[in-house]
Amino acid sequence: MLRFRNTLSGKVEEFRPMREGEVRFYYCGPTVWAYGHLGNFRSAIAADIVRRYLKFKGFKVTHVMNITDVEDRIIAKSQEAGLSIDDYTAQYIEALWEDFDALGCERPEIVPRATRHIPEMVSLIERLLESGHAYESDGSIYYRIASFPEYGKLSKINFAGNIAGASDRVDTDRYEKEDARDFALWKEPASATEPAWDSSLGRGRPGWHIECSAMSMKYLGETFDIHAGGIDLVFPHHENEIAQSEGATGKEFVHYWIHFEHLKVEGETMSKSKGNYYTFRDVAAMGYSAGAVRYFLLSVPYNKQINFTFDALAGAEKTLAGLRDFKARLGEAKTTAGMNEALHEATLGAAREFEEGMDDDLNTSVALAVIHNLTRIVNTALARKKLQEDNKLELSELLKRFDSVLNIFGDEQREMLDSEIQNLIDERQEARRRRDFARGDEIRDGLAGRGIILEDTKDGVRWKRK
RNA sequence: GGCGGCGUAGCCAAGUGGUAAGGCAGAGGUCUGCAAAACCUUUAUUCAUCGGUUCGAUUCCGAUCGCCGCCUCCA
Repeated sequence: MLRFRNTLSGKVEEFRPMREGEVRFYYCGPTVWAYGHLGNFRSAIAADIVRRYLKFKGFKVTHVMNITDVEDRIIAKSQEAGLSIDDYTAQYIEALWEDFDALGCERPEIVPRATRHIPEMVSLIERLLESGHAYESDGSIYYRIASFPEYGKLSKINFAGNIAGASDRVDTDRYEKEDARDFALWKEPASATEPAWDSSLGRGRPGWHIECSAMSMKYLGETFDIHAGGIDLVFPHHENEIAQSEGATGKEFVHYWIHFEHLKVEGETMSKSKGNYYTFRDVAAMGYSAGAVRYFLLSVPYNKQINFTFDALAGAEKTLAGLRDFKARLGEAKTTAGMNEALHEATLGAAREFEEGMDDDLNTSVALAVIHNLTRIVNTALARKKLQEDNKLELSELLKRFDSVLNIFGDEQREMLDSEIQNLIDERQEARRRRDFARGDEIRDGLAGRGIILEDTKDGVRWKRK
C-alpha cells in the first residue's frame, strides 16, 4: 500500500488515484535563470523517483514538468544580454536535458513552456475576472485573496501573526492592490521594450503563478492526482495555484501535494556568497560521476534535508562501484542447475522489504539498505559456490526491477575489450605462467594507468574500467 | 515577530514506546606470487543537554543550546 506525506493534510496518507491504474502527476521544474545547482537535481531526481515508483507499482503515469521561461528575472537577464526570451532560455533548456539524461532521469511525457501557453493563461484569468476572484488595477490584474476564504490551507500561514516581523519586507506601495497579499495574474509592461503579449486583457505578460494552474489543468484536467515541487514553492507559489485553480473551477485542484526538502552543503545553506555553491557540472568537472551524484541525491529520503559533503559524494562513488561490481560478478557467475532455497528466500524477502520501504513515503534509504544486505548475502553465496542457476536468473530479474526505480546500476552492456588490451592481458597471463611477475605487474600497472583495472580470479582475469 | 524541520558512531545517514538499518573510513583474519575484488570478525550500553510521563523513551511532553527552512518569483 503506497503512502505519501500530503502537505495539504500534513499527514501520511494512502495513495488512491482518481482513475484506476492511472496517475496524473505535475512537477514544478527548475526555473531557467537559477538552473543547474545541486539542489535543482535533488528535486528533479526526487520527482524521477516518484514517477518511476508509480510505474513500478503498475500505474500508467502522465507526468508533466513545466519550464518557467517568462518571469521577471528571465526578462531582465535576456534584455541585459540583448537576446529574445527564446534565445536566452534555449541554452539553459538544452543544458537541462543534457543533465537530465546524464543523471538518469526519465523525461516527462509533457514539458510545457509558459511562453507557449499565453492563451490558456489569458482565458483562465478571464474566468477569474468573471467570477470576482480577480480585479484590474492600474493596467494590471490581481487575484483577490479576500474572495477565497481557504487561502492558506496548504502552507498554513498565519497572516495575522506574520505582519509584525515581516512587514518591512512587504512592499505594499508598489502596486495598487486591494490587499498586500493579492498577487499579480497579468502585469502591464514596465517599458515599451519589455517583452509582452497582446490579449483581451490588454498588452502585458503573465504573473508567475498562473502558468502552472493553466498548464497543469490543460494537460491533466481540472482535478488531478499529484502535484510536486521544492518545499520553498509551498508559499506562495502553490498556495496561489490552489487559489487560482479552485477559484476558477470551484473544484478541488490536486489530491496529493508532495514537497521535496532542500539540500545543504556542509550543514549550511548553499549560496554563492558563502562560496559553497555547486552545480552538477562543477562536481562533474571535479571528476565525480553522474551515477555517484544520483546515488548520493537519492540516498536520503526526499522529505529530509540532505547534507552535501565531498566525503559523502566520494563515499557514494565507492558504494556505487561496489554495487556495479556485484552486478557484473553475478552476471558472470558459474552456477549449477537448480535453486538454492535459502537464497531464494532471501531474494523474496529483499523484494518485499524494498517495496515496503518505498511504499512508506518513498524511503529510498531503506530501499538501498535492502539492496546492500542482499548484495552481501549473495556475495557470500558466490564466495562459497552456493549460487545456482535459478537463483541467478531470479536475482538478475530483481536487480532489474529495483533499478527500474533507482536507476543506479548503470548500463547493461559492458564495453567490448579492445583487442590491444586483450593482447596485453594474454601476454601478462603468459608471463605469470613463466612466473615472470615483474613483467606481469608491468603490464597490469600499464593498464591501470589507462584506467583498466584487472582482477585475478580463479576463473580467469576480470577487468573493469575505472 | 509568526510558522515549520533537524541534532543518531571518525564522516554520511535510516528508524522506532521495548531496547540502535545501511554506506564510507578504520582494525584483525581468509583468499592471493603480490595486489585487487569478495568473504568472515570487529567499530554507538547509546541516539544534543536537562527535566517529566511510562513497567520501559533515542522514539511522547516541556525547557535549554545549536543548525536549517518558509513568511522576498531559490528546488
